[in-house]
Amino acid sequence: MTLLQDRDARRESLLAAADLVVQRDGASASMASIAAEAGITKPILYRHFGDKSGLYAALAGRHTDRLLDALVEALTSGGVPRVRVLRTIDAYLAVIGAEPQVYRFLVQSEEAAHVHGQVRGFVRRLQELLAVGITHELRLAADDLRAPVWAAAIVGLVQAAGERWLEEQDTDRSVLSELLTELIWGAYGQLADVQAIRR
Amino acid sequence: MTLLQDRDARRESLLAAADLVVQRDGASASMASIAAEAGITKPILYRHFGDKSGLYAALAGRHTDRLLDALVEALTSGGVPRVRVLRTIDAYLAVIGAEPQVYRFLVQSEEAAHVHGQVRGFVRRLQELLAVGITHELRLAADDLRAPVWAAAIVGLVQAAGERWLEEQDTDRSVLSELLTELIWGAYGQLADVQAIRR
DNA sequence: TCCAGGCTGTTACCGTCGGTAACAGATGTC
DNA sequence: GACATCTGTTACCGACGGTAACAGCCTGGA
Repeated sequence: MTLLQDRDARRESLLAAADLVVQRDGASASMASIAAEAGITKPILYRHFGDKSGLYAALAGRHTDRLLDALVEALTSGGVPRVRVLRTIDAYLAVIGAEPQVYRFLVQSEEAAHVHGQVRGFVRRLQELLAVGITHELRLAADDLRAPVWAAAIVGLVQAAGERWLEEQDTDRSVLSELLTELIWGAYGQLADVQAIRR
Repeated sequence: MTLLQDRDARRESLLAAADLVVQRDGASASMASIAAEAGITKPILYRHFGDKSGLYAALAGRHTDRLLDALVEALTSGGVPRVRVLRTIDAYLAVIGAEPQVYRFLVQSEEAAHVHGQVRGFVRRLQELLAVGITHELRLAADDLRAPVWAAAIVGLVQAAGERWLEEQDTDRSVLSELLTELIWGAYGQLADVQAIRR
């Protein structure tokens, strides 16, 4: 029992160290430097996480869970649909604005997670969540392809606009949130008119 | 004179070899293997392109130019705006569908190009082109931030939907083009109602 | 004719990285 | 006390990006 506890606690401390190094060194963080930061040596890291993509997947998992929880809460808490969308977008922008390195790491480690299989990346999970929500909200058939397509599209839209905003920093977050909500809302209305796509 | 010609011809043949290897090995293409494919050794590659990001930038440049030309042509040739948008999206999907590896390479080599500075990535250039077009088409003021935000958003939208389509392959290209056009069109109408954002 | 200088090409190397084998010490168990 | 197991280390491997240093070849001028 205590073995497992020790193991988990250790794993957590390793992840914390890895987090620190990744935020400091970005994508060039090496396994050796992470091990050094944690006060141990490489083989221990490899015993815990298998390989680098395993570590990255574990690292991304925590942040992904946190971020997705925040977004789901913003999206499902009370209010008119439009307000919920606005709140969700604003929450997303708030997070990536507060911790850009973490955001970059998450999006960039998509491929590492993809190699690792199992743990799907943050963008994928967000798309799936949204697709389910859209299917539900619009009472679409489960095999209507509009939901996943639309979900992928909207995630890409917000992500690209957010990325641009991170680099340019040329307007207030609230203004951008409003603008994006407005755009999505317009497209949203259009969606009902398009014929169903069945797979 | 012939020296420069030789140099350029050689450069072209090196790029062709690099192209081949990148399409074969993907992101794991090494400088040594590219050199081997070209029938020479590494230092020659480095004399021509400086470093790996230089080679990648040169390699991306050709494809980027080709793809952007195709898109600009689809977008600016005659017809009602909606048709032009449809044609452009369809052209984009056609290209990424025909050469997925090339597309992945372009999007992924964004960072390499970013490090290299100078040569902006394909997504960036597309966003800028589109922003100019939008500003022109809607007669927006040059400092209206809606144009670049909108441009980034739409590029992200189409890109994300396209990427999903590449992986799932669950519908016809023409159907997806229509759906995306419809969505963008709905948002497009909304755009006029939103207040101008000045920087 | 010879020789200096530049170009083209090579080999052989460096440092770093991801990943692993093999060994050393502690700890608990029969 | 012998044995197995877990934790930790050092020391290595192969591959990579990148470079120094050297070898041959062509060209032009005395």
